[in-house]
Amino acid sequence: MRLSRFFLPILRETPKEAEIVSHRLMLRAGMMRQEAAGIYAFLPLGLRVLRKIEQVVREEQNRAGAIEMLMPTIQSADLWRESGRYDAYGKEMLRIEDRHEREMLYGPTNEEMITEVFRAYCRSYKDLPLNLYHIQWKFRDEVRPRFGLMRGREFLMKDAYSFDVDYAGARHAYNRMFVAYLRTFARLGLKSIPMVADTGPIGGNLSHEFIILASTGESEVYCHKDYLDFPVPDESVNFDDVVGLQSIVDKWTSLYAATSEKHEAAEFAKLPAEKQVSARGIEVGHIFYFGTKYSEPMKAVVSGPDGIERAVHMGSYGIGPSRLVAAIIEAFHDDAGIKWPEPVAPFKVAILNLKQGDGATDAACETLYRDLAAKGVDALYHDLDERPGSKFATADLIGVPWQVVIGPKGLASGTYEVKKRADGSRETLSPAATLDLLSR
RNA sequence: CGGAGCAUAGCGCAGCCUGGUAGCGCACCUGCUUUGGGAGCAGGGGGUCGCAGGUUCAAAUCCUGCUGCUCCGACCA
Repeated sequence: MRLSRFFLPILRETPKEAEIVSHRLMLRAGMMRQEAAGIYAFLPLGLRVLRKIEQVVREEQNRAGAIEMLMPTIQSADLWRESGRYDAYGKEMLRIEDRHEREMLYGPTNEEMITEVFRAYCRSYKDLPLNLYHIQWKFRDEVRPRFGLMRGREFLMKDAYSFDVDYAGARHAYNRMFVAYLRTFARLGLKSIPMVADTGPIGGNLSHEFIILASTGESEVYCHKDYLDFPVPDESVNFDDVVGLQSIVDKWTSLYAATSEKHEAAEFAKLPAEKQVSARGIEVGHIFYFGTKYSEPMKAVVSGPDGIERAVHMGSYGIGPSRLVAAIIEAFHDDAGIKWPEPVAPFKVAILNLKQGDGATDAACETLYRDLAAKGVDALYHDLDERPGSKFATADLIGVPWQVVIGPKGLASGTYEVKKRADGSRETLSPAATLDLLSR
């Protein structure tokens, strides 16, 4: 992408409403724009990151055996009356009325709807196990939206729902998602720690929050230090291996880890002092097993081998891709701007032409840009007539992992300077070596 | 929902107390000079001062009401 043909409204100063670093940087880097309290438009740069995150989430859900579908944002109130949550959910739910004065709502979650879909088609234990998910916008009318995307009212959520014939099956479904989450966050460059969680208004009795540590985190969390170095299962993990998955989950739940709601100071105090981690955390995923809480009232039942109908055991599993955009920035930034982990970066490379209009530099940039494109490398070519300092600042701000600096000075010796945004290290490389390094 | 603020050009702000030509920096446009860490000079464009009432010869400024947004708290994926 040529910057001259892209839409990247960089702000040099920070809008005053932005308090936390991810919010500030997203506004400054031209990633999003606030349209109302807690409601944001994604601008092109922000959307690129959101899509990358979404794709990683999708791939890992699919790998774990979940099947993607797409449910609507608007739901009928009747569905929620069946589960009893229409009244229970309170003012967080945005209630709307259509032209026929039917009561509708903008979905804050989809347990009711997915249960309705399930019961319409599935009658036999032979239809199980089943895990359906979608990635869709949700709305929760928070009393006080804040921190930009971190705590918006409208947010993108991946929510998966599992259906099993009994607890054992549901437990395995839960473990699949547990492991899928470990892998998902690791691929996004994050160290996530599963913590025993409060089940909240959704209910149930088996639940973990996946937390990443960040000094700006919303809640206080406590865990054993060893979690930070636990190995994450690689892609060879067999999601059908019941015993194998259980052992991974057992390992990842063997040590102390809890959010403040579930924190037990006495237990925590038993850890050796040097193993006690007390930090701020950001919740980026949440998984629940809630049994027959919805299947019973909504009559989602299947016949077992014995011919007897039983309500299915369910679980739900959420990840907030839009929140992750902010969470990743909280984890990876410095004073100059964002430092995207490569898997979610909006572009892999930024080409900085230090002397736009100069025949030799223009030609070198064009060649590199074309060669990278030919290798399938997504590059942003800064081809505007700006001064070098301004181009450096922009590149640092938007956080592209690699910067290739091309100017008369280097070209005199036939070289480019390649800077790695993550650690600021620089190398002077030949064009061929540059291409080789960046197309790996 | 309790408490506290803010609202003046795209962004950051001054002006308000003490009513009288709407300003500054950045950004934007034109020209020239510049070009390895947010350039310099010169010229220029852009505003129903959040909205609605009221007071006054005169309101960004004083008064009343409303709306939007932010922060702290309670709540929360």
